[in-house]
Amino acid sequence: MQKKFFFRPAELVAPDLIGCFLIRSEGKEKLIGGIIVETEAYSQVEPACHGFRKRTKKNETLFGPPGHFYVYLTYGSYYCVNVVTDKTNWASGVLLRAIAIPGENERIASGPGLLSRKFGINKRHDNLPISRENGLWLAKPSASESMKKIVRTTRIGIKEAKYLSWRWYLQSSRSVSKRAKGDRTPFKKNSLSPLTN
DNA sequence: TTCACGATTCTA
DNA sequence: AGAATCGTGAAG
Repeated sequence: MQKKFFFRPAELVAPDLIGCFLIRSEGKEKLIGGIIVETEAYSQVEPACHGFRKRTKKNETLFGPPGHFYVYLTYGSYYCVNVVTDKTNWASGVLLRAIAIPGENERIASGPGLLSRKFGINKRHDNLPISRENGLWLAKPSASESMKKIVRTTRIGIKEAKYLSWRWYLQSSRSVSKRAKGDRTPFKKNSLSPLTN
């Protein structure tokens, strides 16, 4: 994934991340990877963004250079992972909300907290550059994967700026955390994710 | 020092 | 629909 990819507004990067791979390798230990099927964009122009009010120690990473991970703890129990975007000194990022892992239960990483848990992401990854050397990185989607239909809808779990349609997901994937109103694609329980979504 | 609050998940 | 859970920041 080229550096330039992240130097764009979050709402442009977010849909482009759908279909990309997130890959984690723990030293020479086992490799885990999957297809990103759901993302949300956040930018300091709107009140739902962590960087909307002021720059603090907690949200500092979001203001930092694009191409890094921004990880925070939510509700005391779960980590959420973002990709920092746009430009330095400008808070914006893309929240990774769901990933389909081929061969695994299709709901195992379906939600930002579950995703981070499955990939072993925690505070140690906060402010870490996105690179293979750091054991957590992104790779471009296959040509066929990038052809799939993407749904654009409103973000969830927030109180502010509900009017923005800054959530995107892969329509055909059953690993999406929550579907838009009117999207009747069924969820199956206890079935495995396919090689492609 | 105290208090209220989540970019969530699980259970009923 | 409601609870669990805890780091952070604002208030006192």
